Amino acid sequence: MRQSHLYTKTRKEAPKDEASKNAILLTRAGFIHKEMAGAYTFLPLGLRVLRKIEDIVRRHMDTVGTEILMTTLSPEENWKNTNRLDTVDVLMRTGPANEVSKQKSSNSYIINPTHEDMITPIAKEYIQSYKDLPAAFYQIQTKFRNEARAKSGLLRGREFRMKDLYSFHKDQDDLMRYYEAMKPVYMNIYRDIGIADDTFITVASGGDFTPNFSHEFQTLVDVGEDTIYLDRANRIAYNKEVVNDETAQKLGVDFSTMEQVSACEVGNIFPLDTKYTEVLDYTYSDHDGLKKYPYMGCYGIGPSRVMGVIVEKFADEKGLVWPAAVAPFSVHLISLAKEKDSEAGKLAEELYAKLTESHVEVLFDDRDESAGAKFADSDLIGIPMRVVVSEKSIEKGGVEIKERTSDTSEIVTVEQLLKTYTPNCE
RNA sequence: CGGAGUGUGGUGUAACGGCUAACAUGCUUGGUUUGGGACCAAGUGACUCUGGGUUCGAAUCCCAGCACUCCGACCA
Repeated sequence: MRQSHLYTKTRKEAPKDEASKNAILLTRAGFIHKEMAGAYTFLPLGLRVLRKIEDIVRRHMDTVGTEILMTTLSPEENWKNTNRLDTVDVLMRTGPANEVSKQKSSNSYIINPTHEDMITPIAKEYIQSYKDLPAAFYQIQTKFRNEARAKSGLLRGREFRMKDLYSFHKDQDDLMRYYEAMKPVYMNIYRDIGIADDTFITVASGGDFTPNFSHEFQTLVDVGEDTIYLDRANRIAYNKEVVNDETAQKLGVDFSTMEQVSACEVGNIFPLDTKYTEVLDYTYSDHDGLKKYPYMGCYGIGPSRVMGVIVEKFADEKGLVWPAAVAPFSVHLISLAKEKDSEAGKLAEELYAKLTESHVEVLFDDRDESAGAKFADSDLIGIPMRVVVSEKSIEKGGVEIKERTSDTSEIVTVEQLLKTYTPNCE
């Protein structure tokens, strides 16, 4: 993509209405645009990163479930049926008709914060036999929660992206087998994204969901909202909310030997058991002909929050630093040619064409800006590899390459560059 | 939801209760420049968040509301 077609601009100054590192840098670099507290538009660069993250999540979820897309709106009835209409205090709903809306209808609809209340009736309609179990559905979409205090940029929004998967099982054993199998699947996602080293499976309270423990995936980061007790050697952690004598005894662990660290929750899994299937009177016919309640689990990951966590973890004083797997582009090609039809100008165009043809994701800075401005923007945007084409680089024998995280650059020939990025060609 | 703070051109800031609301940046035009956010010149752009009040006079003081930020509570 040509940088002139991004339409966004970088800024030198931090926005005055943001304080968190992720929001400041993503705004300065033109990845996101704030609409209100906790709600951001994803601009071209930001959307590319979000998609990369969601594609990784999708690839792994496809191995354990089937993708669907549920509605953003739901009737209040679904929430009445699960007795959650008055108990979930983050529920958002559309208003009745008013001066702005000329419609006569006084209906209001729930704007879904999560989808247990939606998926369970769907499963009830289609999954009625033990032969259909287990079953697992997932989706990636925007969720809405009326957070009392949205904060920290992408880390806690009123509107945010979420992957939610729901599984149904014939009994608790099958649920727990699936539940346990989900842990390595999640860790593989964090590995592919590039944050696995600092991400720990964390024992947490199941909240109102379950009398059992649930598990969170917590990534170490200073601005994290959670405090976890970390057993680094065994790569397991305990959310502070469950750290007490009772838990210590129950799990046979000694919290006093663990380090306390700040972390951000990048995923969670809950064994729901029959909480929702019972209240919705959802049964299946078992082998023995008896009607039984399916056991449920739910499993979440917030791609937009993960994006914020990545920024918090890797950004440096010059700007964003993206792990290769989620970077908006692989290569930032910068032309310092004085004239478009100069030798350097032509070479830059040629490289852009060849790399793009070979499906290398290239952001081509074809703007008429000074070298300093282009370098500063490149550092701010944080693409893993910078390739500079100029009269000077040609004089030295080719193009200059520099990794975003490196302080030094080197000159490689055009052939070497193409060989690196298009190994299949020639 | 409790507490604290902040609202001024697109962006970031300044302005004692008193002159035509200033500076930087951005944007436009012309010229010069070209390896770490270049320079010169001329332009463009703000009912100072909203509504009340105090005052001869309010961006500035007071009240209310709204928005945003931070701390806490909350976080299926």
